[in-house]
Amino acid sequence: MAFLSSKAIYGVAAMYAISRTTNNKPMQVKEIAAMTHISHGYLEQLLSSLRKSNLLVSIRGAQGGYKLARSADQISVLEIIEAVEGAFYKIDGNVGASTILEYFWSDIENKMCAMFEMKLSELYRSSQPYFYEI
Amino acid sequence: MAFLSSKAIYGVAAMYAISRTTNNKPMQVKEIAAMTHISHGYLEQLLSSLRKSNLLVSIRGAQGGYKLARSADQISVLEIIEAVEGAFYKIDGNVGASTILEYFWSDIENKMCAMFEMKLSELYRSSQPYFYEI
DNA sequence: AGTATCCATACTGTTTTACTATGGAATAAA
DNA sequence: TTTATTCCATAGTAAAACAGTATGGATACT
Repeated sequence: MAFLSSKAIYGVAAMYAISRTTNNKPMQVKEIAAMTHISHGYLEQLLSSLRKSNLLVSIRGAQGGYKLARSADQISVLEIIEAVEGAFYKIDGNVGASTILEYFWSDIENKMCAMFEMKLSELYRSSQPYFYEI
Repeated sequence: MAFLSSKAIYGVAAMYAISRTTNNKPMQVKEIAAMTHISHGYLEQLLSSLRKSNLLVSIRGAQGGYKLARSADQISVLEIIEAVEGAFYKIDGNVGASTILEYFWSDIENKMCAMFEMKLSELYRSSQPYFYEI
């Protein structure tokens, strides 16, 4: 059981790739696909979702492509995942009418959110152990 | 998108219910179903998985039921989830051949494991905010 | 023997996943 | 102005997972 689908992984990988472009030309789908090894057609759908969620802007036509809609320090991993997978984990812990379990799941939920609130610009720092304490 | 299926929620709810029995008689499926409002037939499957993972023992025949296979302080939420959902999140963060993302996902994975390493016996304490720091 | 309980397997309708396919719309370059 | 390039939108699809339901069998207590 994979707790995150490849959509989430792909989405973050694509956004990360775009965020690391040095020239400020828009990045093309085929470039991103080549870098990330995501299928071109599938990637298009994900990028489309990311654009509709206002995380990317697109330029059509020759020399077109995608750019971040905001700077990388204003885009969180959570936003990316939610953009491609739909609204995130609302755990229905209300099973057995147990307040204790409700608290537990709600706490898990908060911790999860905290983990994914890391910004795109901070990703490269995650190689430093325990950088992003929650 | 729910990050945990109802199977996981159900599994934990069932195990928690069993762990809170005061008399030391085995707890019957119908009792657990009544407490948790999980469908009887479906619950049987989940309990069966939990038994096969050696988290529960069963007693057949009249007055039979289920008991914990070990004491509640030796059973983690992670084990329960893995028993009903299959081996947990091995995130394939190896997309785009980016070491940075690999580190990120691996870190997320560790944090997730830490969150779910809480023992069944400790669950009731989760109502105390920030009890189980990771 | 009869009843209560767990056990095993199979079936089912719906949704999600991870794509592929097709063609259209916009824009830049020739 | 044509053509090539790029994104855009929609639909289709095979396989798996989800959340059950259904049926009957095995075991053990009374």
